[in-house]
Amino acid sequence: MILETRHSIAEILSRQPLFRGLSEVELAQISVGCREFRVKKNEVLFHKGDIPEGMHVMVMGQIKLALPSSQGVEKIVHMCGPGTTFGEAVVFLDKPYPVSAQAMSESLVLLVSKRVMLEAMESNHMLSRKMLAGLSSRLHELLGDMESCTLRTSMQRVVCFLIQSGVADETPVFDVALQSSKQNIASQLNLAPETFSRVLGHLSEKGLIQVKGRTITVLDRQQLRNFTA
Amino acid sequence: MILETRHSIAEILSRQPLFRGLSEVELAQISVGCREFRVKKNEVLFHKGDIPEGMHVMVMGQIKLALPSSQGVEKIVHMCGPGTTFGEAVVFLDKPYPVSAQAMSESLVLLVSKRVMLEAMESNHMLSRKMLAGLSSRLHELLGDMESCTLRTSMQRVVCFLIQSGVADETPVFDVALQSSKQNIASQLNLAPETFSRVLGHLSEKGLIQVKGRTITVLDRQQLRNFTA
DNA sequence: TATTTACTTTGACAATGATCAATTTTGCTC
DNA sequence: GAGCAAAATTGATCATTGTCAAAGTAAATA
Repeated sequence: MILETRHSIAEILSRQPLFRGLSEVELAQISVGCREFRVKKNEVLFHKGDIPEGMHVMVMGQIKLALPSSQGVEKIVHMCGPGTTFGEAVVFLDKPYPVSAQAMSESLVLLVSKRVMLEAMESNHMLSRKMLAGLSSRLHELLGDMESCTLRTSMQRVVCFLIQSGVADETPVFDVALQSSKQNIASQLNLAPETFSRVLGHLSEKGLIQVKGRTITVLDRQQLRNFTA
Repeated sequence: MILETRHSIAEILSRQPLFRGLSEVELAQISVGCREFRVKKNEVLFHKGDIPEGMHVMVMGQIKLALPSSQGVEKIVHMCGPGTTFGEAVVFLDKPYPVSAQAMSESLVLLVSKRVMLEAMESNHMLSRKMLAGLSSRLHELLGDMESCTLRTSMQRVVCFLIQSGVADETPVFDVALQSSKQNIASQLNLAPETFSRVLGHLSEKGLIQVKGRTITVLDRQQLRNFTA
């Protein structure tokens, strides 16, 4: 029974980008240090300040990482989706979680113990490389968010968000499907929900976008980009 | 002559925390991939958007990492001091620099090429571990800054800054020696210099601190911590 | 030491974006 | 599909913080 479970965990791991390419032995060793968490919508996986046991691998669902504040407000720093990891940094630091994690939908998460991760990286340099690349990406992403929060107006932040959310090519018209509620997006952009709504309204009035529920259609990419007033 | 230089570079490297404990052979190999930069005060080492060649090691001086904005304003994200590294992330990503680097004082910096760093890490797992720890620390630090910028008022930011800059123990009275100009500190706290000045003025009025040039004396740690209005 | 330049402080004012409150819309459960 | 709860919108108001301008202070350079 337990073997069965471990086996399936190893199989799940093998399908995660981070662990792809590992040998069966390595996967088996890592799976021994795994715990499976099935969390329901709105359930909290850990709070800011909790003592971390390891790194998390998202198998299914959606989890938000947020900074809580005294008055119940919170700032969402990252949304985690399937195939990604979070809490990598705590493996290498002896510090409490700097953020809280809460499920936005029913999710399946694996917790890989610090020790097992460290051992696996010691014997497999490719894994180290991937962890380094992952941390580096998060760092750059966070710097981008910092830039957004500190140097841009609410309008500029929304415009940037829409442009970046679109396909990479230069088609002038494209759809942006919001992957969560508008209040969540607003929090990520460090805006009050009301402000986000108003900015979208303003852009609609100008004929630059069209909002229909959680789908925003950008009508003119170039004009939108040049629009900051 | 060149050998002499390489030799001295290897020696310099051996004194940097990141490379401490490496063998002479390893140090020699890394030093081959190093370039030495002596930059004068205010000189720009690289701009945001430049193509990175490797990671930087600060041997001497002080360098600021900042996000430039269109109107000449900038947001300082980090101050680098001797014995630290910066630009680690670019070794693992094929992306331009997300920040600019400018010397605040005459500085000596080593640039270690990506390739050499990657090779060194492949053969020395301890180096990988240190890089992972370094990136993790930066990530946590940046999250802390994010928290500051998004969830705290100007007053709270300054108070936090003073508390964190002080010695770790609980002595009620302590000095904070600003390691750079007040406008720089203000930029790091995401405040206009004028606002920073006013907040310090307000705290002085209340008898919680005493400002004398670049030295701020905290007169009552506990009272300062509890002061948010 | 003189002189210029950069930094800091102070005041008056403006504006961006938050908050509060009320309404409408959407989505979910039974 | 009815009823309820959560989310989104809209309007009015307010507070915090940034901007501009001027004066004062410190520091760097000749």
